[in-house]
Amino acid sequence: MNISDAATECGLPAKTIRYYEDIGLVSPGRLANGYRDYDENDLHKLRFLQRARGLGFSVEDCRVLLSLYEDRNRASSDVKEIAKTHLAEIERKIAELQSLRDTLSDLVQSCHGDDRPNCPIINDLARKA
Amino acid sequence: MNISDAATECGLPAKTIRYYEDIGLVSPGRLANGYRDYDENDLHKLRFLQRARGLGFSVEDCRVLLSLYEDRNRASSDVKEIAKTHLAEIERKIAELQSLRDTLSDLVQSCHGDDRPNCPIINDLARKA
DNA sequence: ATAGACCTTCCAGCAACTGGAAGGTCAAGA
DNA sequence: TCTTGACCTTCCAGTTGCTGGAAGGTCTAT
Repeated sequence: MNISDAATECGLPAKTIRYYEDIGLVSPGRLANGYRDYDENDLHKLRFLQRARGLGFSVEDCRVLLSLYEDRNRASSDVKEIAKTHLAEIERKIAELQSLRDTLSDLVQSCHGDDRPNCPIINDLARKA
Repeated sequence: MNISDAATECGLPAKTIRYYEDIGLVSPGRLANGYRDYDENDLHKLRFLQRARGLGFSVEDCRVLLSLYEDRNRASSDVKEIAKTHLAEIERKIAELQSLRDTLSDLVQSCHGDDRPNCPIINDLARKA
C-alpha cells in the first residue's frame, strides 16, 4: 500500500507518516521504484501512533509505548506508569489553565470595552509584580 | 541598569530579555562598552511582558498589548477584544484537556499495572479507529 | 506524447525560547 | 600589575512535532 492510502487508513497526513519514518517509528518496505509500501503491521503501528498522539502522548512516549505494544512479554505496569505520568501532566496543565482562565475572566469582565483608554486589563498587566 | 539586574527586577531570564530585543519588543540604550542599559521605562515594559506572557498571551499578542499600553489614546475595547479571544482559546484548551484526562483516567484505572502483558491501555491504543 | 496525480528527497520555518561557544570588559584581591 | 571570576557581547544550534514548498522522478490514462 502506498503512502497516501496508508494516510487515509490511519488518519495521519502523509507528511507526518514520512516524519515518523525519519525518526525511526515506522519503517515500511520499499518497492522497486523507491515508493514506500505499507503492510498491515505498519498500518497497525501507524494507527497506534495516531491514537496515542491523539491522547496527547509525546512522540518519545509513543516510541516507548510502541515498543511495549510489540513486546509480548511486557509488564502492564510499564504501560500504566507512562500513562499515569502523562495523566498527571495533563492535570497539571488543566489546573494551570483554569487559574489563567479565572484571572483573565475577571479582567475581561472588569473592562468596559469602550473607546476610552482606561482599561483594567492593561492596568493589571502594568502593575508592579 | 545592566541586563542581569533587569532580569532580577522583571523576573525574566537575561536570555529571554535579549530575545525580546531581537524581535523588537524592548530595545534598551547601550553604554559605551556595548552593554545594554535598561531604564525605568524599559523595566516597565519588561514587567508588562512578564505578566502578559504569564497569562498565556502569545508574543504577538504581547506586541499589540504593549503598543496599546503605550498608546494614551487607546480604546479599551481593543484590549478587551484580545483578552476575550485569548480567554476563549484557553477555554477550548481546558475542554480538550479535560476530555483527554477523562479518557486517560479511565484507561489508567482499568489497567492492573502488574508484570503481566495484558493491558487495556495498549489494547485501546491498538484498537481499530 | 502529454497531462495530471502520484511519489521521492531535502531544506526552511513555525513558537518561544534555551544552551553553549568564543571572546570582550570590569572590579577586586595578591 | 596581574590575575581571577563574574559579568557582558554576538552568533549558532537545538528543542517539539510537524508543515509547506521546491525540484525532480514515476505512473496511468488519454
